[in-house]
Amino acid sequence: MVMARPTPQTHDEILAAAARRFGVTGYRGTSLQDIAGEVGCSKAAVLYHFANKEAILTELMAPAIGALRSLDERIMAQPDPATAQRVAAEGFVDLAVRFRTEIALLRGEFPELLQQPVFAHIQQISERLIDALAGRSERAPARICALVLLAGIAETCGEFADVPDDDLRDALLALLRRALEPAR
Amino acid sequence: MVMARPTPQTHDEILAAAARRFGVTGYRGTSLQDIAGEVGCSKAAVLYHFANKEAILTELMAPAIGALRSLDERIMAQPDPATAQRVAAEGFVDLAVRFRTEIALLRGEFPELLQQPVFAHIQQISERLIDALAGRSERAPARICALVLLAGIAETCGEFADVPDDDLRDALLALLRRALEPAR
DNA sequence: CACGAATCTGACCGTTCGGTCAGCACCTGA
DNA sequence: TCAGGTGCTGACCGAACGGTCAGATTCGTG
Repeated sequence: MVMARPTPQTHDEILAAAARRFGVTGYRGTSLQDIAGEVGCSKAAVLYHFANKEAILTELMAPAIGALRSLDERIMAQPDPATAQRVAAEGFVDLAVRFRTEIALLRGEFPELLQQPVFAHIQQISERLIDALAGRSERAPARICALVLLAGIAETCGEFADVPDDDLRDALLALLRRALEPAR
Repeated sequence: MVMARPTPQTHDEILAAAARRFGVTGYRGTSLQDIAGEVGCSKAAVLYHFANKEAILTELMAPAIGALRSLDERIMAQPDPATAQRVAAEGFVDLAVRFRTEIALLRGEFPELLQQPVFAHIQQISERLIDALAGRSERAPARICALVLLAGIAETCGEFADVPDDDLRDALLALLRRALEPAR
């Protein structure tokens, strides 16, 4: 296999190919060989540009994770439960819509992937998100609602690739407003 | 390893052990060796009682799948969209609560596991469920709501092992009633 | 042109997985 | 007593995986 790329944009090609494959077969279900095959290079070349498989996922998810972190800070800075709920709902829907392709890459592998170092703090962040969405209430029904909606949006927003951003955002926000119990 | 079980209830022990392990590390993340280790027998013994790994999952999920099928038939027999929506909501919540431990076994591996022969018809059934929950409407917001709620409940109901059945059922039904758009 | 760094390759490694197989111990019934 | 079925074992297999490595090729530059 003789393949002399004049320009070494291979790094980005690998990233794009990985995104495509992860979206179809998931992270675990995609081998380095698969990615290499899609790029048209050897598996060793993939591992030349990335330290390991996880590093690819890390770079792919970095922007989404950064945005989630900053949303978390904005929510924590909000003392009033009602406004925190509003900020959390609007912020989360915004993230879900903007990063829906990235989220789709995880294809329901949340539980396993959350264990990995890349997502080290996501667990705590999502707990604070649920807390805020539940209006900082301890009542079981409120917390159940918050978790169902959070998980449902995260799990499905990748499926609506054909829906315009604004339409999706409006639909999800309307759903949240209807579904979230007022903080009591 | 000398281990002469007087009574051969090993079949059921394997099933129980598999359920426990699947619930912790997921289907893919659990090896036959793990299950054998938990039972205290050899991997070959597991494969003596079950044709292959998938057969374990099949037997574990059989009751839940049967119940889902019968719910599907009840929904399809219902010509009126509004009543179909009510039947679907109540029936699905009932299933989610009753079989939440079984559902929890899938631990977010829905997309991959749905490909397997065991769940061959689940895809179509869930599409009909979404259709019914959306009030048989073609409007995007209605369908988005239905999918988010369906996925959210399926994904999370296993987390509420400490909530009594009735409380969980009430909370989920109240959420669905609040969140589902009326059929228009 | 020469040299070192960057890029990439094929071969290889250790591990884990699902699954197979020959055979051993035990129980049962003729 | 012994033939045969049941339950089970350890050893083994091929495939796939993530990752390593020495070396080849190419490129920028003094």
